[in-house]
Amino acid sequence: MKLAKLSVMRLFQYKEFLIRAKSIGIKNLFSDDLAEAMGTTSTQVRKDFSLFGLSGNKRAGYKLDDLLAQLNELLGKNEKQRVVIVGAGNIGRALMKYEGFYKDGLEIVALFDSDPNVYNETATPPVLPLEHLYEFVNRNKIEVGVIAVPYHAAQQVLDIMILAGIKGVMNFAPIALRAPKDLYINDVNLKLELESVAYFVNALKRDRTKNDV
Amino acid sequence: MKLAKLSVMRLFQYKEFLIRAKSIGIKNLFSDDLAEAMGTTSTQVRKDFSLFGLSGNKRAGYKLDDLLAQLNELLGKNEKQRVVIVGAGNIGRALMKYEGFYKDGLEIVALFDSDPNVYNETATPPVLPLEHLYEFVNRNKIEVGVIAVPYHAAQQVLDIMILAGIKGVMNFAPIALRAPKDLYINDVNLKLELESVAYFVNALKRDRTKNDV
DNA sequence: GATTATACGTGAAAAGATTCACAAAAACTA
DNA sequence: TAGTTTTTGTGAATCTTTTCACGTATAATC
Ligand SMILES: NC(=O)c1ccc[n+]([C@@H]2O[C@H](COP(=O)([O-])OP(=O)(O)OC[C@H]3O[C@@H](n4cnc5c(N)ncnc54)[C@H](O)[C@@H]3O)[C@@H](O)[C@H]2O)c1
Ligand SMILES: NC(=O)c1ccc[n+]([C@@H]2O[C@H](COP(=O)([O-])OP(=O)(O)OC[C@H]3O[C@@H](n4cnc5c(N)ncnc54)[C@H](O)[C@@H]3O)[C@@H](O)[C@H]2O)c1
Repeated sequence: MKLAKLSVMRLFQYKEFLIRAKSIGIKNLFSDDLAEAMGTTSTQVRKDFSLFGLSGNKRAGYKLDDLLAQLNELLGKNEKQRVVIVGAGNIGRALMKYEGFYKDGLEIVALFDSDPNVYNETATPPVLPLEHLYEFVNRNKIEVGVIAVPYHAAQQVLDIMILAGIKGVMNFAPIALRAPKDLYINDVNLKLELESVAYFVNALKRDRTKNDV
Repeated sequence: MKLAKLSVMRLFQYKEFLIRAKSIGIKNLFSDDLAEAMGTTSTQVRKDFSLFGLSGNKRAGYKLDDLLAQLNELLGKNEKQRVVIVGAGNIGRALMKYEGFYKDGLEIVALFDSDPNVYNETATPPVLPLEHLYEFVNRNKIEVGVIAVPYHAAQQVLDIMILAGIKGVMNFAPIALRAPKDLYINDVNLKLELESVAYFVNALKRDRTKNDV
């Protein structure tokens, strides 16, 4: 199966928009409406749907409930996905406290850290010693993990995760992790994202100045 | 000038790696070394360099100091880039507390929020009332902003930012913002990133099961 | 100094993603 | 019911990014 990463990402966004639209009573919509809301084009929307076999009704567009049902089917979000976070620092805690995950099937079940000062075994989710990571993941058959530790600790954390049975990782540490290729790694480098904004602001400014001359 | 977003992002990463390499005493390296460290290929590295006119020495690779100097020139990181964050919640505070920005020229100069409970005008950086956003940005000629407010507040915050002179935004709110096209927007949707990990884990599992049969 | 081995630099090819262009289905109109 | 309008669905074309393939410069070796 082709992965079509970008299309999948957009499908999740369409779904999110549909849920909002549904909550304000909308029953039917067109690819144009989706495109408008998402900042893309109606062609893109239909192409994404086409790639995954999602269909609507010519001339009448899409019935919101049908489309949402098809998306839920495809994105498999009727089951909960349990997630562990390693690193209960700034990022780890920000994710932990975020309310928006649960309703979309993502449940942070535990955090792990190497610093005893942050342990909190009775909280929900609990913050546990790193030493428990392997056993916890293995016993609870967790498949998705988040790495939110400093870069020099990231590879060792990943190695434990892999041994324990993790199959996909969101990695915040700014380092290229080594892993077998059946592990899915999604690197999220926030400094890079911010730096690139700064870069393009300057690049565009240079451009503009040049054109003015 | 062509933007080549992905290449630019990688250039920042090369630079980060070079800084680390320098700190452990490395003086020369090959495109292979960079590729290895970054999880890419040497061809990709050289192509990126080629696109931006960075060059090394045939047979002898790159002199670290030279390459770093060329990168610094190109990425313009000899000047500080001042940044404001709107929304002093989970994400806003996580960014604020991150130590890694400063040394790469990113300085969080202030946060803004609409909730009086989080104001702290004497901290560094200060957390100020949203009402001060326009004046602060305008007076200090800030060009880069971060949106870390709930999605329903994001557009209104952006509108103020634009009026005040912001030219580039990193946006954490899960919504497509409307903006003139000379504004550079970098959407970072953390839920989406995590959801997609969960999706690909399941998709790959389905694949594997299918192939086993 | 001539030869050889190695790693760069870059056009050309391939792969991947987006946009175009239009046939066809469905709904509306009269 | 026939004709018209609107919007979908999708191959083909285009644009972007990555990978290939190889000529070339240069350090090392003899
Ligand atoms: N906070 C940000 O805005 C930001 C921005 C860019 C990148 N990052 C990256 O994200 C990652 C996390 O950043 P942060 O700001 O949350 O860091 P942090 O220092 O606040 O938290 C890191 C946590 O990891 C724990 N830890 C350290 N070694 C560990 C180990 N071996 N096993 C388990 N836990 C361990 C620490 O005790 C700490 O609680 C870092 O790699 C950082 O470079 C963060
Ligand atoms: N925390 C996460 O892990 C996470 C994950 C995915 C997406 N996000 C998104 O990132 C954004 C921020 O998330 P968060 O968890 O930090 O939220 P949060 O609720 O912790 O913080 C939001 C802050 O924005 C402030 N605020 C609200 N309206 C405002 C306004 N009009 N002007 C200025 N400030 C205002 C609130 O007072 C609060 O301090 C949200 O859009 C959220 O959907 C966060």
